[in-house]
Amino acid sequence: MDLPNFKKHLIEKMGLTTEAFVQVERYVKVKKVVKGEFLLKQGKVCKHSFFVEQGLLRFYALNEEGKENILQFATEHWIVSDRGSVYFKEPTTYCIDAFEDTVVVLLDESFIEQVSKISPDFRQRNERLLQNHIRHLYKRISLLLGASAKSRYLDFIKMYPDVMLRVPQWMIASYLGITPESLSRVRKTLAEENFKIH
Amino acid sequence: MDLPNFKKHLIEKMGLTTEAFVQVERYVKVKKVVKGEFLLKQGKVCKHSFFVEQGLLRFYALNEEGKENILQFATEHWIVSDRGSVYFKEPTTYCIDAFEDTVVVLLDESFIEQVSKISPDFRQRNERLLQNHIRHLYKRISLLLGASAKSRYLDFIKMYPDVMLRVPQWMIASYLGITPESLSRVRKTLAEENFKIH
DNA sequence: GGTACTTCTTAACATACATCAATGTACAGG
DNA sequence: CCTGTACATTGATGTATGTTAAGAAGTACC
Repeated sequence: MDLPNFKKHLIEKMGLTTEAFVQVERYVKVKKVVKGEFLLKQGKVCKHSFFVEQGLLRFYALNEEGKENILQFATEHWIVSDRGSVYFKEPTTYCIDAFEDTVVVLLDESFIEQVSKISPDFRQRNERLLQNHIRHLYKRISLLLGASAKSRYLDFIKMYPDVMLRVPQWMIASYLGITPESLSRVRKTLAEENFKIH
Repeated sequence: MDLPNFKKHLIEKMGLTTEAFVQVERYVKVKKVVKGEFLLKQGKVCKHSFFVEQGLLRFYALNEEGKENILQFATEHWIVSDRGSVYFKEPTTYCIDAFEDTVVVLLDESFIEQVSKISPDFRQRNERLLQNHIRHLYKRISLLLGASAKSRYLDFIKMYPDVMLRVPQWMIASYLGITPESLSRVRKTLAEENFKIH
């Protein structure tokens, strides 16, 4: 099983040498999931972080009425997980499933530990990734607190143009916290505005 | 300057020995801010994380119309920062100011590094804190995506009863992403419901 | 090629929440 | 004591978004 994206991530982004990567590659497990298959269901304890080698996952919560709220899409190079569940061994309240046939690399709880032994500054780089992740989450919260559906949508397509092309509109609506019908209206007004400008 | 809360945090939560704490205490700087004073303004690069020894800070974004959206309150034992700005040396888009006269411990970028040298498993514990923080942020996002103002308010007073008693209602409204008027009405309906039950 | 299924759009109507404006209440400073 | 200021409440009205329902367009399968 070839893992070009995982390799690229560890070498270019996390500073591993090629030799270090070979060691890591021997250590990790790979899993294939087909479209619709679950990697995590609410109530289970999350055992891994999932690095997306190829494909597209979604990470979502179910509210009281069973409606899905998409917290995160994950395409190639993304890592997704309920880290709290992994670290604290608590049942998760989230679900992760595949929206495309997907290949994931399974990173267990001791992954960071293990790689740090091989590549000393891995831990620090990982910490940076976490900080960056937190920053993104704050940005998302501030948009949810203070921006209209329209500007949240514009932000989304700017941030995740690839995702926009790969998932249906109703999933984007779920990510934005609105209904598919509302998103359809938002898109209509945007189209009309552009028409007027040109 | 005595720092009982900082001491408690590092020893009980982060596993430092008393001797290790003494070393750390020598290393950090302490700052006092009066009510209304800023620790961070948008456009500046954030240089520190702020541990709240005593007092109450708020961390907020300003949207296009200049409306404040409170991302986080920080009371005793909390750490608040635009970590992204610290790590990537980018100007922040957030503000932090004091809502009470506050004593903060300034933690600079190398703080984790330094303490890790003194106390070996500090890094790992810190990572756990970050994971936990991320989990809280996801929970907040899922509430903003899928829960009504009323249930977000109920969640807030359950999670942060201390904050509720120390800040005005309009700030809680800002944290919840609604107007003060709406929060007032939410409270009214809650009061009426309780009246009916008993 | 027809049938079923999913997605997107549109329209009519409903509702949660925002906005604007007025009033009430507490409290601080002169 | 009066007065100003900050905060909370309330009411009337507006608006963004939700709900329900129908139809259109695309695609998958028999």
